[in-house]
Amino acid sequence: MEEWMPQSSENGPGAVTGEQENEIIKARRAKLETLLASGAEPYKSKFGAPGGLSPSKDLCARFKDLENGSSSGETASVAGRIMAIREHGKATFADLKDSTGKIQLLLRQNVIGDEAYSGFHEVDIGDIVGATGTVLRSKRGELSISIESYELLSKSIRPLPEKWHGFKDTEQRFRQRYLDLLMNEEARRVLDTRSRLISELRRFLDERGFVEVETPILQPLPGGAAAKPFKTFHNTLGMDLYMRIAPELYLKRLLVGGYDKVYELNRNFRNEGISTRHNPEFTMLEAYQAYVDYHFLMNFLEEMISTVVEASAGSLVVKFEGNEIDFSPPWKRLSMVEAINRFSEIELDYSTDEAALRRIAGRQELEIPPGAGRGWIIAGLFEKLVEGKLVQPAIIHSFPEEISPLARKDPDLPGFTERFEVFVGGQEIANAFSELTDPMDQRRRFEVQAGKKAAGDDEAHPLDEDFLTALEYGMPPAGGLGVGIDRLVMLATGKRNIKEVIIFPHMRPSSGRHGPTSVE
RNA sequence: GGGCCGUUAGCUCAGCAGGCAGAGCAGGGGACUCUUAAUCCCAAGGUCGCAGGUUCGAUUCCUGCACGGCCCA
Repeated sequence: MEEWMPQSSENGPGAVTGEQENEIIKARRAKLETLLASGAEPYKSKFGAPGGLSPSKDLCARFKDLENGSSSGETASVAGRIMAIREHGKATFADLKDSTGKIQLLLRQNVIGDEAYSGFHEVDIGDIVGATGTVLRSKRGELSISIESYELLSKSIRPLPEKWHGFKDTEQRFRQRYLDLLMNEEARRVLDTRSRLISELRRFLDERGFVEVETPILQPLPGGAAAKPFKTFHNTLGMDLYMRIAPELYLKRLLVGGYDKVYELNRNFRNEGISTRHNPEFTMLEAYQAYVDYHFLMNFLEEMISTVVEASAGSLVVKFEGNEIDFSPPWKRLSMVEAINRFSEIELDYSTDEAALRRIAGRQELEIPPGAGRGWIIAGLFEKLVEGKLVQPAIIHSFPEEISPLARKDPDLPGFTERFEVFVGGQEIANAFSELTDPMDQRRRFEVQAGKKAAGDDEAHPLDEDFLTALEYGMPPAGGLGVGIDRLVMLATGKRNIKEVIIFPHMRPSSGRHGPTSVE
């Protein structure tokens, strides 16, 4: 274990001794010393509840008809964190929070005896305690356990944030997510929604015969998307490796290998800035099905996304940035060129030539990188003029070939592909296309990308010879899709900052007084 | 990347036209056997994000930096 600890652990969160301690921590350490001196173990290995543990939520449900001021006569054991203590001389109330909710503990001197009663004085807010007693309802109507015995299971030596105003500092909530989860029900709600959404996705796919697979995160060539990778190094092999930016090319190799329906819930890594919409690692779903094309995937995605949103958010209609978004299918479907014509002042058709496009782009103050052609400009105009206006779910299809090096060409629309994306709340949340299975065409596309790379585009797709070899053995026709899970969870929970939906979002090392994550 | 805002006690926040830093909660001592933001009494708690500058004197004014939030690209 030790070898995994960072070098700076001496000054990290664990090293309370090394820090300038405030008064509260000193007082708690003193209590800890008192406990140790009396032979008590302040960090127990388990809680052996005689009849097993009762989750607080279950107790509340079971005894919901118990009358005020009356005892059930039944014994129960609970375990959790003490969140509040109210002393009343020879009686003390405490709130205990477990993973399902809260329940009140009632300690009375005449019930548990003088020694145990005064011993509870050593218990602080934040301590983890196990307790056994009789279930009753207090005169004021609070379901409580009249404690006959209790055990300190884990001593807390840091003060919890304040009970009433709570823990609000956004930065601190992300840096110390465990406190956020403890103090803010909303944090728990968001992350529970995320869990439910992901398990519903799995269920949806599993029910339809998809096989979940795991493909390499460390890749010799970072392909499947246009993005800058993280680079690392394998010591024994003596070679550079990249953290994957997408699993796409590996999943397609599995189609060559005879799988018909595969998916991966994959963490991707992109070496880009951090913002309210970007975390360097983020979660996607990629799924591939043989013998279907992008028309099939449009219906499939409508059904899948509306199903998991409804199951996790509890409704097909969600509130997001002041809008009500309705995920009920069918969704609006437009080609990218149609969308530009519909949502902006400009008029294009599928064959507008590059010179005309450049003039339009110039009027829209769209900066065109060197080497960009018609397709890039059309997509650039779409992003700038249309994307943000697509609040209700919309399918935008027929993407330019130039920006779609892995998608099958649309035989009826030269220069365009059988690719679409789903936009909701002004953001892209899914991308899908009929896969390019022709190895000769794929090689030409890679070569075009290599040209862009040589011209200085460091997000151009690398030429993957091993992938081409796989295609040369023959890949079945297939449709593939990718869904941005973090963004979908943002929509399902109404959060506008991606950090809210990622349990431990990436943060710069803190400076100054902000918390135990500071570095030297 | 640009603009605006924030950073003061463990937490939530006041304050300072430049002169020894304030509250509530949490924590410590005491009273109280049905409270739930319990109540009451007493005492304590600070690198005012960091570094410079102006000044007799800066937490306050100025500049830079760090971290975060919101908006824009």
